[in-house]
Amino acid sequence: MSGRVTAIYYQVAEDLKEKIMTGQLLPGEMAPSESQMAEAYGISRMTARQGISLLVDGGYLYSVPGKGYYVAAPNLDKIIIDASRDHFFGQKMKVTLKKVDVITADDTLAAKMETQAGEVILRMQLTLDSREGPVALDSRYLPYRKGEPLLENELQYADFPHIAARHSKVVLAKSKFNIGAILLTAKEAQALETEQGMAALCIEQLLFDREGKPLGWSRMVCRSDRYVMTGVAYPYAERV
Amino acid sequence: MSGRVTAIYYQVAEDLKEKIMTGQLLPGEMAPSESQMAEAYGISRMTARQGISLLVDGGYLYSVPGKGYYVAAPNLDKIIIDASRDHFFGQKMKVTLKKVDVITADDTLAAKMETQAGEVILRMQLTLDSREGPVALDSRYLPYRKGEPLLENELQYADFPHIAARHSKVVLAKSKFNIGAILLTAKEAQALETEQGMAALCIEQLLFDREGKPLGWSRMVCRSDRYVMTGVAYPYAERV
DNA sequence: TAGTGGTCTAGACCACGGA
DNA sequence: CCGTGGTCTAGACCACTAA
Repeated sequence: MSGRVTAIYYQVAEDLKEKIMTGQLLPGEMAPSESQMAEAYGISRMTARQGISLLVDGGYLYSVPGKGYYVAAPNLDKIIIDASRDHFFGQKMKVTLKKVDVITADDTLAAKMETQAGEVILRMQLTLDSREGPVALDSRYLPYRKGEPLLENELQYADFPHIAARHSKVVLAKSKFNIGAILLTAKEAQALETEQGMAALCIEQLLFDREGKPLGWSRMVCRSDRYVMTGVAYPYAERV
Repeated sequence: MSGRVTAIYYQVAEDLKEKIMTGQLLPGEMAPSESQMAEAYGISRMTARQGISLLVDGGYLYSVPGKGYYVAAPNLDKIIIDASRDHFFGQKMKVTLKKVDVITADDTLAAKMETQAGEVILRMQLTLDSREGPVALDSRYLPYRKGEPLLENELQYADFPHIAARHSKVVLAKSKFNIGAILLTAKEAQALETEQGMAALCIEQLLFDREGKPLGWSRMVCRSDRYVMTGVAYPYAERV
């Protein structure tokens, strides 16, 4: 792809990043200008700019038009949780579909789904098991559509957002999560093969299409002794 | 800044993004080539490329050198939790420093902090109150350093990562989170003005410097009736 | 007025992919 | 072989900032 082993603009970015990471350039200080970098490396301004842009995109620098580039202050404010199928639980989980039925939304469910009470809702309940046994009880709710059978096969292997998107034939645009702690009810405890009153993580997910219309809701209850959610935070978006 | 109201490359990106979002271009399909876009808009290839790059950075497209650009499949796999001081709890919290002491790490704490048992540790305990009353009990642990007094003032107003970074005089490079559910102990319940056995969210944070050395650990216990953690997931990084 | 970043051009050469 | 994206150049004009 590149005409060299490593592109010049990439080296520019690396060098400047190193200056920032080692404290030679401190947050708030001005970074070298595009022209200065171009001259220093004997390259064109556009190439220098390309390298600097990497650092801007990565959050290391920000630009002030008419003035220059400044070193950004690092922060760890964004916790990122990998909710992809293979990583959410840290291992492959056995998925068992326990029940599928059609219900009418009461006020509580309607509020959760941001829809009207009385709506006809398709409900699926499944359990997720690790080798140790049951870990989570997942209840998923979708607007009921006549003549749209859900493939059980798909339920086992696709995650909820994909199922919801296919069910509603739209593109997912957003998802909101609520993560809380609860005490297991008798029913939940039974399904999870443990005792009522045990602490559990409750992860609710509400899906939206691009018009902001809610598409589906799920509530996953996880045994706290078998699952701890993990996340990471980095000060910069790693691009260099 | 720009010579126009909106830059051409930006319009290129907007138009192409619209084609993707409305389903005129489906995931897996090939997007127009740089040359085609340049010709279609009557602009130079580099300008077309700049627009397309926005979509690549945003995750809408990916490139296959020698072949072209392809439309990426959306996913909601990354949950993002805003942990900035004002937003972690959704409102300003009253911070009260309850206790500061120096302890010796036992095996449990040493494991959590990824250090050696016997290490001398500075421990701070604080409560976070909303208008309703106590919400969270936060215990923070830092390696003890002689002659490094912590300013109580700072404890109230700075978040833990900043305090840890200043304390150790290094740049933070990473933070790991564990989020679980627990039952409140008698002590915790008393501090949070509630009853033992209540469900609570337990948020542990482990900080690292850029060499991967652990810098500090905190454990925050939150009353589940007063706090639910919220997060969002978007299929694309919003750049256009 | 001089310097900065933001945008844009019209070329160029390269490595790679597929026909 | 041609088309693709990846890199790079040597200019240009603009709006903005600060002296």
